[in-house]
Amino acid sequence: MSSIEEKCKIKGVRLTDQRKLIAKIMSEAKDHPDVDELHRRVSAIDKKVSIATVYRTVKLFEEASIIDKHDFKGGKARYEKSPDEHHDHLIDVNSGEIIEFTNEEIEKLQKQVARKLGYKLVDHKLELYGTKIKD
Amino acid sequence: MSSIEEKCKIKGVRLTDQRKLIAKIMSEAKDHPDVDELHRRVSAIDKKVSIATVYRTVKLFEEASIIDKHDFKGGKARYEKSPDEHHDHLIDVNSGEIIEFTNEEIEKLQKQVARKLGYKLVDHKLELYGTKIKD
DNA sequence: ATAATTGCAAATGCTTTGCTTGTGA
DNA sequence: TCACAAGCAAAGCATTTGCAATTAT
Repeated sequence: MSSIEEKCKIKGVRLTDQRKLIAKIMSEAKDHPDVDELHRRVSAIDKKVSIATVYRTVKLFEEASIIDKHDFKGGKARYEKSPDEHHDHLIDVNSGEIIEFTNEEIEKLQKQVARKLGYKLVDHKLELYGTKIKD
Repeated sequence: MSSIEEKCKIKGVRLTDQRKLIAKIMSEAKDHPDVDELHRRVSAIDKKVSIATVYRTVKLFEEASIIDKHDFKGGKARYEKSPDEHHDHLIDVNSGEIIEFTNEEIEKLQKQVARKLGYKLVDHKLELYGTKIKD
């Protein structure tokens, strides 16, 4: 059983064949697929799953905090399974490749900035866009 | 003449009545209007300006680095005139209000993170989402 | 003069939804 | 059993675009 499927059980999300399949594929994904790509991977195993179901399922998983949605530049939403520890993203503007990173210092400073402005931080988005340095 | 209109002159952007009007409204805006809101403000002065022209113009201004586009949560793009000094945004998740802030420390750390990963930072996005702390 | 710009409406691309049929607990 | 989910096609929403008419330089 995939890790996402387990989370569904815990959260009382009803499991259908389609959802199990999407859960499995998202659990195993090492990248950040958009809905089209996800549907492509799903279809490779079960052609009958409609893209509407993929849309409904990623939304469901996202609302249950089982997967995370990202709106990187490019128009289409991309997803990844919710990580155990938070991380941010650096996007290679040439290749589209996404590198994950964490930086405690920045996290801390964000909270400080928010507090100083009179706010409690409930969410944040940090995306770095860069070009590879040739060595 | 509005500050955006001046930049257009400098960059050789052809100035039409519509563009002058949009330039003026964006120059004076103290918030981050979306295209609909911008069109509403433009229409209050000249009803004949179409929303297609507003779309074309914000795109043109953005590509000329005269205004900045933001994709905050909510689906529609929002714009502000390019500031002299860079800043980031904190969005009040309850009211939608946007507070601008700068933090040199965070900026520096971002560059460091990118470099450490083998990248040159060409752009970045930092958005904080928070709730007001009652005092 | 003439290449660029506008307005309009139609087209686009991603995402959501109504409805009927199918199905998990 | 039966409330919920899936499939399909149609609808929605923000944004873009083709084309004929208009305009800035």
